[in-house]
Amino acid sequence: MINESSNIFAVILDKVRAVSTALATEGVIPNGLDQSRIVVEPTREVAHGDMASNAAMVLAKDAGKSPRDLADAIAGKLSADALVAKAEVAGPGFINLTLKNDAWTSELKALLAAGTDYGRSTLGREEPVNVEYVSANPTGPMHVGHCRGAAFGDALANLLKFTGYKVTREYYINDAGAQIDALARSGFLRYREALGEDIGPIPEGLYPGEYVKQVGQELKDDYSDTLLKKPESEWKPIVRERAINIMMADIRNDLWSLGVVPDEFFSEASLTEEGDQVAAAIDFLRQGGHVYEGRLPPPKGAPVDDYEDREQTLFRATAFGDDVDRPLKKSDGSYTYFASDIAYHKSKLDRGFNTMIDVWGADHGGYVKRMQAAVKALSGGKANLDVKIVQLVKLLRAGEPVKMSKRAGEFVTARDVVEEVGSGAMRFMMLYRSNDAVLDFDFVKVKEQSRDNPVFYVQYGHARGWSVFRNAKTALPDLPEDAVERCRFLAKAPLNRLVDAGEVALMRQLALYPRLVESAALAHEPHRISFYLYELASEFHAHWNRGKEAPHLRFIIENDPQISLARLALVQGVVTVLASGLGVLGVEAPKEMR
RNA sequence: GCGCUCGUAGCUCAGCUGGAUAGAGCACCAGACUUCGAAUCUGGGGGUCGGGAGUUCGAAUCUCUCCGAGCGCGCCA
Repeated sequence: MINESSNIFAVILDKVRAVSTALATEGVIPNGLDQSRIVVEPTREVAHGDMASNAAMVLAKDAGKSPRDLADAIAGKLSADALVAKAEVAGPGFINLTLKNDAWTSELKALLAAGTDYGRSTLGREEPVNVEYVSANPTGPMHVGHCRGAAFGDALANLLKFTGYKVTREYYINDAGAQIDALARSGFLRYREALGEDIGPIPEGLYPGEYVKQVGQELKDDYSDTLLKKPESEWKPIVRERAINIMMADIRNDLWSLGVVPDEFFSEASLTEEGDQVAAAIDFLRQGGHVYEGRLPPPKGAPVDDYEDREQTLFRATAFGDDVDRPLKKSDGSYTYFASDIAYHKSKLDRGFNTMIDVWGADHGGYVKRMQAAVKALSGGKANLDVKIVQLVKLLRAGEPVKMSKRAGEFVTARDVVEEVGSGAMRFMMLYRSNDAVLDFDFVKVKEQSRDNPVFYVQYGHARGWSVFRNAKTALPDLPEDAVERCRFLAKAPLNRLVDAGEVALMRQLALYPRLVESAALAHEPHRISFYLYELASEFHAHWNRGKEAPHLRFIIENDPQISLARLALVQGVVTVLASGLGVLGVEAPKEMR
C-alpha cells in the first residue's frame, strides 16, 4: 500500500483549522463552529501571496465577529507558524499567506522522494468503483466517435485508481436485440456470397460494411453449404455467435491499440441466457412497489407513427426524479433496452459497486434521469450512479470537415486514427476539452510540432528536461541515468539554493499537483490534468528561456556543482510530474523528440 | 411543447464545485538564437462572462425567467 503523498495545501488547511479551534478554546470565538467550508487555495495574483484562506469570512457570522477582526486573529496566530513567512488580511477578510522558501523546497524534496507516486492519494479509501465506457455495439469496428469515450473513461479510471479507489473498467457488450439480428442476417448474406451467389446490393437495414465478409468466409470454411439447408431458427444462432465473436475480437484489438484494457466484458445476452435476470430485476422492483401496469400519455414532439395507446409494464421513475414513468416491455412482449439496463445495473450492485460511473455519448443524454432513477430504486438510495456525457467530435483535416457516409458503411475507424496520429496524441487531444464541450479534432493539428498543439508542447517539455540530464553528464558524472535512481539522488541536493523567482514559481506550480489531482478525481474530470500539464510545461519553457538572456539562471553552472544539483532537482520535479500526469492520461512521455 | 447540455476576447476554449482587478492558445503588432533543444520565449492591444431579476460579505459559477445552439423525447441501443 502506498502512503498518501504530500499535499501542502492540505497541510496549511489543517493549520488554519487548528488555529480556529485554538481560538475557540481561548474563548475568542464559540466552540463547535462548522469548519467544513474553510478552504485554502492558490492565489490568482502574486501580490496576494502564495495561498489564501476564506476562514474568517466563513466563520464570521456564526462567531458573531466581523470578518476583518476574525481574520486578524487567525492571521496573527498563523504568522507564528514555521512554514509561514507572512500572513496578511486583505479585501473583505481574506487571509493571504506567503510561505517561507523552506516550505517549497521541502515540498520538492517530498516530490522527489515519492517519484511518480507524487500526487497519489488515499482519497478513495479503496472503495470499489465501476467505470463503464465505450460499450460500442459489436455490429462493426470501433469508429472515431468511440475514441473520445474510450480516452475519457480510461483516463478517469486511471485517475480514480491514482487517488485510491478500487477501480473496475467495464465494457458492456450490446449483443442482444434487433441490431444484432440484423448483423446475423448480414452475415448470412455474406455467407451466401462466399458460396458464389450474387447477392446484389445490401438491403436497407442490414450492415453493408466490408468487414461482414469475414463472417461469411469463416462460415463457408467451417460449414461449407450446410447452413443453407437449415431453417432460419437453426442458422441464426450460429451466424450470430460467429459474427459477434469476430466483431468483438476486432473491437478488443482496437481497444488495445488505444491503450484500453477492460477488466470486465459484460454481455447483455448473458442476462437472459441462464435464468432471466431481467425478469428477476423487474420482480425485485415490483416487490418494492416501483413497477405497475398502466398507460402513458402519447410522446410529445417528434411524432411516433405507429403509436398505440395500450396498458403496459411501467417503472415508476417519477418517484425518483424522472419526468415520466418508463416502459419495460415492448408491444411484442420482449424487454425494452431500459429493462435490460436495469438488470445490468443491478448486477453491478450485486457485485458490490455502490459507486458507478457510466460514460455515454451525447445522444444518450435523455436517458440519464431514468437510469439514475432505476439505480436509486434498486439500491434503496444507497448507491450512486454518475453519468458522464461526452460530446460530439467534429473531425477536421486542416480546418476542413472530414466527410463520412454512414449509409455506405464508410467511416473513420478508431484504427485509422491511431495509425495516423498515435494513441497518445489522440488521447491527449480528446482530453483537452471538458467532456461536455463539443470537440474539434484536426488530424493535421494533432501532428503539428508547435505550441498550438498541446500534445506536442507538453511532451516537448518532458523531452527538454531529459535533454538537460543528458547534457549534465560532463559537469555531474555521478548523475544516475535511471529516473527512479536520479530522483533519489537529487532529493539530497541542496535545495535551499533555489531562490530565483522563476525557480520558486516552478516549485509552486509543482506543489499544486496533488491538490489538482484530488479535485479532478472528485469532479470526475480528467481534462483538468491536461490543462494543468500545459501550464506546467509553459512555466518550464519560460524559465528555460530566462537562462538564455541570463546565463546565471541556467540549470547547469559549470563551476558550481551544488547549485547545478539543486536546479537539476527542480528539472527532475518537472519531468516527474509531467510523466505522472501524462501517465494518468494514458499518454507516453518521450525522453527525446528529435 | 418538455428534459438534458452549452453560450466567457475576432476564433478555439479554461476558470480549481461561491472568492479579490475574469485567464490561456490561435490570429494581429513589436522583439529575443556565437545558447542546457528558437519545435521555444518576451511584450502589446482586445470582455456589458447571451439579456434581465434574485440569493449574500462576494456570482462567470447557485435559483428563477427570457433569447440562441446541440442532443433527446414508448416497441433503436
